[in-house]
Amino acid sequence: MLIDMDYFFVACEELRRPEIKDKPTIVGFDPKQGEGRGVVMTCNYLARKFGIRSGMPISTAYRIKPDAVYLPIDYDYYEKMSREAMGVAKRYADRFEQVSIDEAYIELSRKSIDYDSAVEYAKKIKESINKETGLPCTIGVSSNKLLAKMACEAGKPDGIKLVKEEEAKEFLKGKDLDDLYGIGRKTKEKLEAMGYKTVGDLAKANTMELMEKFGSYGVEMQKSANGIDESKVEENYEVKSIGREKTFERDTTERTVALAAIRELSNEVIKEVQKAELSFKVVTVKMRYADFTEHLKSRSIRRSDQYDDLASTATDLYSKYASRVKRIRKIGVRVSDLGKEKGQKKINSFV
DNA sequence: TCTGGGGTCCTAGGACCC
DNA sequence: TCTGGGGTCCTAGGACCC
Repeated sequence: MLIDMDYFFVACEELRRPEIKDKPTIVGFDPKQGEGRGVVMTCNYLARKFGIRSGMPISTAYRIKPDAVYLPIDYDYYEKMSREAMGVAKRYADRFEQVSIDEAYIELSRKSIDYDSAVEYAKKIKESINKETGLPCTIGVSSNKLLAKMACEAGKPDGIKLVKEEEAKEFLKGKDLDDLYGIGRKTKEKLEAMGYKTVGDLAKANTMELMEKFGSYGVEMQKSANGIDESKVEENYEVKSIGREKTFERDTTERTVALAAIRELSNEVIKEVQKAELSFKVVTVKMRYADFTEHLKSRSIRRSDQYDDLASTATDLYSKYASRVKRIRKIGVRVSDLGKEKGQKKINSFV
């Protein structure tokens, strides 16, 4: 099953501000009278009636509906609600994998012996989550993760949707290519250029041709289009990288502004690293310029968990590689190659 | 429409080692 | 003097997801 919380951030806000329940509401970045540079994180279904969507520029949303309720993002609160909801789901699961703040896969291969009993479980889980947290969710039920995910999309909002393995091809056939998990804008464009329009077309496509164009990914894609997915519900997830990034209110060429941002971002990253009792080896600085081109610069260093190592490496990467003339829109700092070991404390000193 | 911030996975070339 | 095959690590970038 895939459990997906419905319009999660706004649903959380409705719990503590019941007065917004009957108003179009958007959680996202500050619209600043239409000048804001962020996007919509989530909106409720009343806002969706006006065409507002997650990921849409907040300025566009503001133009469509300036009198909607605009709320700032309160991650700490959503994380707390997420823990409560996921805690309920976990109680029912043989295996449990959280994939984002508002989504989790659960496997019930031992508890549930057939589709009927799986749907009964889904009802219980949905009711328990709603009773214990007050939050709505949708559950997709099927024979693998991919189909559970696709079923869940079809079941939204506030639903339970079963897709049996034998129904998969029929269920997927008419869907748009980018409805398929793993296919985004670019791949859709390439597939369309090859003459494929729907998931059903992809399912029947010439495998060799897909191989030539996309490599092994092409074969995976076609398996997905046929409802085949062998991936497991992974219980023990470890973070691979930790980063922070920030978009300036105005694009800048000022070195001092950029370096101040790098120190601030480094500080936030280090706090996360130390909280998780991790260390890092690789530092990456990301720059997005005003024309939206992006450049990454990374460097491996001696394993560390210290602010000075991060800030000095990030500063150096910026100083060496950032353009002096192009205006910078966004800067990011990320650490990866994470480990549990602490940084070395100069053990090889010659006495 | 004018575009955030958090991530993951994959590919590919070059340096280097044996 | 001109050269193979196996491997690891490092770096850069692209595509995708929520």
